[in-house]
Amino acid sequence: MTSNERIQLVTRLIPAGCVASYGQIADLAGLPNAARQVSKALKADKDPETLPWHRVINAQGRISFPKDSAPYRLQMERLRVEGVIINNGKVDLRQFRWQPDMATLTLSIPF
DNA sequence: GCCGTGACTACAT
DNA sequence: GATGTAGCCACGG
Repeated sequence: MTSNERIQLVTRLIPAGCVASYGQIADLAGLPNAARQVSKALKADKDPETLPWHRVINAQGRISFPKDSAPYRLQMERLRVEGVIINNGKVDLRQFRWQPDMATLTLSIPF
């Protein structure tokens, strides 16, 4: 199991209506301080259709695509549909940040 | 094995 | 807030 696969696995665990930061995903995948690798892993995923990449945003609660770009709008739309409120282009992390329990992680992630 | 890259982050202006 | 800067690290060439 490669690092990329673990990142993708963790990402697929994020429930609808929640978001997680790149750094958070990296941590959960056992790769502290590898936030930048997360972006690459998501982009490299073999089956983007089943990957909730839109639930991954940066530590400021903002979408990391250029404002008004196609992927930016798509991500924002998907989050909105799932009930995630976006004010002035940013998500209230205190309200929507994913807080995985230990059971979920230990049962789902092969280390 | 070295080097450039990036959908990042934390901290300082 | 809006920049700038310096770490960060797995991956591909």
